[in-house]
Amino acid sequence: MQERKVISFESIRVACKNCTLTALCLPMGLDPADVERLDGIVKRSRPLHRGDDVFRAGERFRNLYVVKTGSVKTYTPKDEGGEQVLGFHLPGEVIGLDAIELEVHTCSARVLETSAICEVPFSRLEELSSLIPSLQHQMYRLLSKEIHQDTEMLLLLGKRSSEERLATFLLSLSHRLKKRGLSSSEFHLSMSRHEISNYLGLAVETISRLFTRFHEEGLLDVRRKYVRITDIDGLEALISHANAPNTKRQYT
Amino acid sequence: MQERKVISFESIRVACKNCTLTALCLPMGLDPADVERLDGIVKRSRPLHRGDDVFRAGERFRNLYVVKTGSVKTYTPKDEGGEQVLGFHLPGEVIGLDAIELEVHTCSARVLETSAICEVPFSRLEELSSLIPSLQHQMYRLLSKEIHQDTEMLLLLGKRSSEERLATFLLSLSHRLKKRGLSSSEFHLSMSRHEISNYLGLAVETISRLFTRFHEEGLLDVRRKYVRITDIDGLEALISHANAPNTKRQYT
DNA sequence: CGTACTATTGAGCGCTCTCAAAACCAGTGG
DNA sequence: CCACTGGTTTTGAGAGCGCTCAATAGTACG
Repeated sequence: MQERKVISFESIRVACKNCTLTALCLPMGLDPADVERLDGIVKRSRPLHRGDDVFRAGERFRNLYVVKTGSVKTYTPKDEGGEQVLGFHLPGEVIGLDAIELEVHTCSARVLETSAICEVPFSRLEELSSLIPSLQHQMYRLLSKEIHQDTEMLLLLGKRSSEERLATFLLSLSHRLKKRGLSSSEFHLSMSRHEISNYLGLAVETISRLFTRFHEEGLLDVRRKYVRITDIDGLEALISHANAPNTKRQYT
Repeated sequence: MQERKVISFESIRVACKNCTLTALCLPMGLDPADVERLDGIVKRSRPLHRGDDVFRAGERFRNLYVVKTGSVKTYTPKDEGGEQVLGFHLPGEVIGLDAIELEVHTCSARVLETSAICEVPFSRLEELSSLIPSLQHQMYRLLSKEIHQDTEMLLLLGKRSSEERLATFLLSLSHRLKKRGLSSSEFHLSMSRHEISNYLGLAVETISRLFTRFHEEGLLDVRRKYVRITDIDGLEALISHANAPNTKRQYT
């Protein structure tokens, strides 16, 4: 195992001009001097506006991207003009990891609101990670985390009811916002109902009905894109109740 | 970008005692001498029998595993005794990648038939990949491929009908077997109907009915675990017909 | 203050699930 | 060789969740 100096979150923030990138996507294990080197290959972020594409499916893969501020959706455009939303990405999250293998982007990424996106040339990141074992380790962790998250999502789509899906989605947002020091109970949805429903494998109408129901049950206040979770335990209860292997509900 | 000598599949097979591992999971880009070094850290495979676990959820992560022969399912055991099947793994495929981040296995892996499984100590693989840029590159590709495959699966579970799911599953098996030089039209299912249904997010009865229907439609012969695809184009037609963004069927 | 878009609400339907039972298969022991 | 047993697979009947279709309401923008 490589030895690596574990330093605090804060010390990285101080050490790193481009702090959002390094602090958030590679939270620890990097020597401040190495952080500086990593920072050196990261291109200044350019501000993008709602509807702009970070990259498009089919483009040659050259960079990973890190969301600094704002939010991004990844999606695969379908032939007939529709699309499949693959994920929503908040500040600190990395996109483009699925394109390393084929060196071609297999999905598109579009910003949902004015956002700052960092560009990380992958070939330089690869060179650097060869020189800095702890950076290599962080890269493996990052990729592994993505795999782990995807399998969680598989479970959600394969086995969960519409209610559980939306609750999980909201709690995921809440949790990720909290990690970034933002309010976990009150936030603005940068994506439309349509995009949420597409992501969760449901119909728009189902999402709308669920929001209404959740409100009636006192779980949250929702007005258009504004959401305030009033009973987080109640929401968590919706997704934690044990399910039998093949059945949606336990009839004991 | 690292320079890497691209050598043929066959030359790796010759160079490498443990050829199944290196040839299949890292198909190209490795110098024969480096293949030898990689081979050096791979532990001899031990034969496992139906029902044996390769690793269990909760165990500390130390190794990646490569299926040499046989087949493996990965699954997350649920509290109530049920389980969620995450994937089926054929010879040449690597399992355990999702455990790198937390250094704990988050799923279990169980062999479905007598299988030979290689063990690759991850810390040594990490060290080696630091020394051999092309190995590092292959590792990134491997992890990226896994991410890409997972997102494909997300699409399957989120948007596809039962018919499309089973057709996709069978074609995936067919395709992967073909890549290994085995018959792509005729094979033995090492997993039960129950495991297939669990994996595809459907009920056992649905799978059974679909097998019957596919047979009636002349797409395949199926008897118990034996499957022979008689109309591969017909199967492919089932999954390729364009879907509108929100609808299951196009009503033009 | 229209126009276009997004979100909500209602009614009815269909796919897939659940429940139930029969058929099939492999292994065991009489 | 056959009955017995536990498991898996198949088949049938009915129900429900979430979808489709359709109409209304709310919002942003020129």
